[in-house]
Amino acid sequence: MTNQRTPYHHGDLRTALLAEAVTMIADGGLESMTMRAISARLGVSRAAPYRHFPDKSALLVAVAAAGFERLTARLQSTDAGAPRSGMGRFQRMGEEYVRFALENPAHYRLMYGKEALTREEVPELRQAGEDLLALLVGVIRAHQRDGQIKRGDAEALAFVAWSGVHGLASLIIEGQIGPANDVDELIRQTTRTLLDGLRVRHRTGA
Amino acid sequence: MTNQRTPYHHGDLRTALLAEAVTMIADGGLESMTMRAISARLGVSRAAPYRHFPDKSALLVAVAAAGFERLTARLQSTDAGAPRSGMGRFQRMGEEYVRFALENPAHYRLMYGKEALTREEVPELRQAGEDLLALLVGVIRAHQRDGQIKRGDAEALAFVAWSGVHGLASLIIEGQIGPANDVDELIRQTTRTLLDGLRVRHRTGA
DNA sequence: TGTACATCAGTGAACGCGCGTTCACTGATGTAC
DNA sequence: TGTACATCAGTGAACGCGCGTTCACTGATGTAC
Repeated sequence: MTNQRTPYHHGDLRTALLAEAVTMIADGGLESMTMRAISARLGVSRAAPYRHFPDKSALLVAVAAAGFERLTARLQSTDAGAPRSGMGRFQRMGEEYVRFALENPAHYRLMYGKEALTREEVPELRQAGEDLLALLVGVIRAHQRDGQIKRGDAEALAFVAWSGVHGLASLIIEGQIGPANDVDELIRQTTRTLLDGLRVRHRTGA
Repeated sequence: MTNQRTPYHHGDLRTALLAEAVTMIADGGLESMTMRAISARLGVSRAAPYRHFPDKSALLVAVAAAGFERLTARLQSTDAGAPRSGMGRFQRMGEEYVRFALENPAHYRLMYGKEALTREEVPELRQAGEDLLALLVGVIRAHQRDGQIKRGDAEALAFVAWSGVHGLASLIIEGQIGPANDVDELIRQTTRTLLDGLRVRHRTGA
């Protein structure tokens, strides 16, 4: 927000790098985000980014983690605005999840694609993913309490739900679901099917 | 199978390229599959592959399409071996789908990742995807007939099922589901939840 | 309040690398007669 | 069956490119006294 001319010191290059990376990935895909290009776009020398991130991978990891945080925050606020009871919570969150992915396809792809990221353990990224999972688990638990979802390991049930929305999002993003289909209806149908499936009580035996 | 020394002409370089590409991608990931490396591994000059594929992308597209064909064939034979009636068909196929992905993670990733592939319409690849979808639709229809799945647009229901198994497969492949979880149980739970959800009949209204 | 100095965020030029792809060519193959 | 020749699958050397990253450096900032 400091609108100075930034004569030598940029001011907040780290933040600018994160924001610009998101923009570039959204506009031109992951492969368009090169260290040379992002430096040029920010009017800074090629070496400057290395003051803030040890290498390109570290920058991408930070971008991916920020994506998870944005998504989690969005789901949280969606959920906060919904009525506490009733069947809406689960579907609302599921639908919002898919919408986020569809609005930010390249960013979403980066979040889940290990390809471009370091293989090493990256605590920042792992934490961001766990926070998202925790949010899903929380909603599952709430629905278990109000009787809409069957009892059982809430984390496992959360994985099932997550699989459904993530799968739909990525099939659409990757173009497997043709434009002839009514995407909104597909989203509704998927979240509803998941909830219905999670409702059914089975005898415990095989 | 012709075990000649292949003095000048390779014999079947096209087939060898496809097979070697699959091996390399499985062993070292997509980025390890370079035109230089695959030529070297096949003991052929760098220019030789260009007799069979116009560029690298075309080779990758062919590999991806072959992946869809393998997957479809596997699901088909799984289904052929299953009892015609009973609840097993849907789950068997779903579980087999996820297992294929887990056994061939890098290949699976390539099949769904548009990143490395040409943006243009690639009929070969589109067809392979459609064949897979058609197979899923067929099973959905069969289950609609035997009353296990509710009536309605079978293709839309197939997308829902596909989303579930694809989502689970990619969450596991990309490491979002920690190794602490019982993957086999998660697979069973996911396919069962999907079937349960697809069984429930709703009143047609909103 | 002024000054010395450590610290830190920048510069700009260059390094080296691995990549996909092309070029003029040559050896092998198969077919027409 | 033998030969001429078109066709096609290879060779090997090189081109050019864009990339991530490093280096010795310089300008700006903030703090101790």
